[in-house]
Amino acid sequence: MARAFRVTEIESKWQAFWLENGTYEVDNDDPRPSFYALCMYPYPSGSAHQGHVRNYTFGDLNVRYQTMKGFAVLSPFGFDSFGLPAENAAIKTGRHPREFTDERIEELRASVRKLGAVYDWRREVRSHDPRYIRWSQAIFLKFYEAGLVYRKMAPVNWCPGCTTVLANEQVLADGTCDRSGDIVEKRDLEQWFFRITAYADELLAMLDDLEWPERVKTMQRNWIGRSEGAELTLKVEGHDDLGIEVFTTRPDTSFGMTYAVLAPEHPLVEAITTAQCRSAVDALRESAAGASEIERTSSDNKTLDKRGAYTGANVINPFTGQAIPVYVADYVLMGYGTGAIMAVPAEDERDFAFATTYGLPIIRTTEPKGGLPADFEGAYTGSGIKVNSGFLDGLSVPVAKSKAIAWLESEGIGRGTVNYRLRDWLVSRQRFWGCPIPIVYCDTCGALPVPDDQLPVLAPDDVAFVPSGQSPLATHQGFISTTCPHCGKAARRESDTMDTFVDSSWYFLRFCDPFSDDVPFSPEAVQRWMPVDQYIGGIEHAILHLLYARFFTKALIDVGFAPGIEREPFKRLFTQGMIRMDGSKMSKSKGNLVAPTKYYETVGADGLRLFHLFVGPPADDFDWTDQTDQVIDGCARFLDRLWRLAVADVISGSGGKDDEMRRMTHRIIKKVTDDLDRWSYNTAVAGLMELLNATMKARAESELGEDVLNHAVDTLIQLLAPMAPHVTAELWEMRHGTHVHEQEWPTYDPDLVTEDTVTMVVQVNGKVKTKFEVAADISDDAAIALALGDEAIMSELGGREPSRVIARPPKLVNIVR
RNA sequence: GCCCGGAUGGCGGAAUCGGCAGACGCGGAGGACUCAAAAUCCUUUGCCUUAAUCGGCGUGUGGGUUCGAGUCCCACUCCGGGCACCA
Repeated sequence: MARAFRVTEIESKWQAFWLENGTYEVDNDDPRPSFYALCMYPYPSGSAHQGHVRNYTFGDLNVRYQTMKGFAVLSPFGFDSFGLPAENAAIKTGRHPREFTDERIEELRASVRKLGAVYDWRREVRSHDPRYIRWSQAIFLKFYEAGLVYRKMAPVNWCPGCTTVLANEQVLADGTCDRSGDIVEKRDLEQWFFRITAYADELLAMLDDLEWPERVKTMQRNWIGRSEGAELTLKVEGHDDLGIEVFTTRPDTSFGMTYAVLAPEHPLVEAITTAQCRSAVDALRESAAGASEIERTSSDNKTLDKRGAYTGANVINPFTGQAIPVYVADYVLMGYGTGAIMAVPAEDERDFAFATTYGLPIIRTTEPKGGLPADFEGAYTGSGIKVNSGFLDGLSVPVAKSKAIAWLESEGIGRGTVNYRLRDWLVSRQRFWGCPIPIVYCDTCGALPVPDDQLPVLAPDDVAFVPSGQSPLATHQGFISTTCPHCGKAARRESDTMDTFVDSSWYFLRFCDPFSDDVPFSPEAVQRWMPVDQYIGGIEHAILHLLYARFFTKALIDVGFAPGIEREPFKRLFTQGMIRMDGSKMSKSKGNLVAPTKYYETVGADGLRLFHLFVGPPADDFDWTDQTDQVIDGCARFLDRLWRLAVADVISGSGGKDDEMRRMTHRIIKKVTDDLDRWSYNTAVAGLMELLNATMKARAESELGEDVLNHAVDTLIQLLAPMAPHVTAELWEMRHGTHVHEQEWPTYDPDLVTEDTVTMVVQVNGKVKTKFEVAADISDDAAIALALGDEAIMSELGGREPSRVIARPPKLVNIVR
């Protein structure tokens, strides 16, 4: 389409201007009140795609809007530059991941600039920068010192075909390798963990006060998975020294415990299994170990028999004194609770299914009001009154719970406890392109931290990326060989690197002070800017990134790196919708990208940005269709119309519509301001379109005086400035010789935002019969009198008295016949 | 299975506190300008009925509360997402 102005020329002019003048650079001692606006740390995947465009359009709107409202806005940008794609590319092409990554960073940086998004580029942070690595490692060691980091054996995904460790996302749903198709195995390795579970309670409790989407908070709550219950010990018959610790959320059902189950990996299985049962138990343990996690927790579990085996041992149910059998079954997981359960088939669906298959007894201990229906099948998990439960009989479920716990505690058998689904965070990655874990292993002194003055530990450059399936670090003697910092003897370095989620867990703090080299960030700087006032990103980070970053912030405060800042890093979170095409997410791997580049020449960054703002609620997913280009053209058309109006000669008309236009202008200032504050960008744009349409029409009719016309046009330009920054900067400069983004955000006169006359609807039995133009402050009585005096209404009533009249002036009068 | 979110014209969507459903845009129809086209501008556009009005219907389905329901309550259908043997 032919445009009213030279899009590319104007856009590159202003992009250069903002960059060269440092318009959006902000110093830590800026006297204005602060506002920290942040988009999620992007992986540099090359040129920005539509998802980036959407994200940075929202982010940039916030930056420019809050600046116009008088805040010192911290708007930094950086790159989450470690990660698998660069390493895979290296293996494919033989090039060093750094080269590959640096190129992608250049591309992404160039394309966010082309979008007109503005940042304080002096603060740029890159995960693979030695200055950043140094502090990621220092933080790791500080956490180690504080007991928040530890090492233990844990299984990894091992692909025998590639002879390498796989990330979870490289394992397909059917448990095979996404590259070779081999069945992925579990292998145990010594690996490093962050003790995030130490913060489970706080991570859960502090969610309540965050201004985050409920959906995200719910996902985090479920992920943390707090459950209250009891732990108790079941004595093993014939083994006076052995007890099985079990966890239950339903201690009230204990009288219905008819067997117990150990996870296949449970350490006591060995000790209690009898000779006769050994082969069956071993077979089960083997099949459970061979089965991938995916298989074991497969969605088809309803059709799978509960696989288990009797150990030959029995335990005593402490409530009844009865001996009950102990099974091994793969529906019990070693990783949760104690890895062992008391089974109550009457009140737990899984136990019921297992008991039915293995012919175990079922004793009901809970009856709902009115009893269970005679034909009731299965487990009853609802509320009710205890039966068959000795001293708990007649109590409600919650009361019985606390009484059962009290009894366990008084008998010294157990106690009330809390369990979490959340596990500690495994951070070891058997990869090259990540932050090296700064640990040295000495045969005599053990695992030791790398001394602070030797940080950062950097991966060597002279590595060969061959598809051997091993991280080049693990076999690089120059890297691996070192000396023990304690005894000075030969030692070897840890060759694993950290999960890249570590890098993205503290970058927002480094942004506050990326200049310091003696601390990760100065306390004053993070006190100045934290917490992030507006965080913007994709819903795909709802759980992991956001949880890890919350954990890091709390832990960094507690170890003394970030004293005195708020314990929650992200005050407000906005999660934008996905862009989809033909029902699936628009992505490179799907091959359905519509590159933003092609729009820069035609509608420009402004047109594309306006489209992303206008097309629907920012939080909703958007379907890219055949019609989408026409909608984008429509947005460009709006900018053209504004351009023509703003550069045209001012026609000083009659002024007949001055009052109406002035009110509308003020009303739209209020509407756009309110809409921007509540993230309703689509309606804000619609409001601007309304104002433009009305102004053009009144102008064409020569009904506007010069002042009112100019005020309307200037207001349009100002309100649009955060959304379409280039065209508005150009127009404002032409009209005033100054910079629109340095203007104060327009204010409205409260007296002018309400109309002085309003259309009042008169209904009879809820149906609109007539309308009046009335004064906005009309009284109840006057409104009723007006309605009842109307001829059409009188004939509707046919002379009878209405049975009821509801007056809601000035909008409505409803007459009930 | 459990937990969230959603369903409004041909399409994207609006209706912020229970008060004229369909703002704004796309698409469609008609017209102006033009030798013609593009661009631009104007008019029109929920459905049925009608020459037009009048009238009737209408926010996934079925009930309910209310003078009044897209909005609140109950039950359900479908779609999307998260979690998924977590004891």
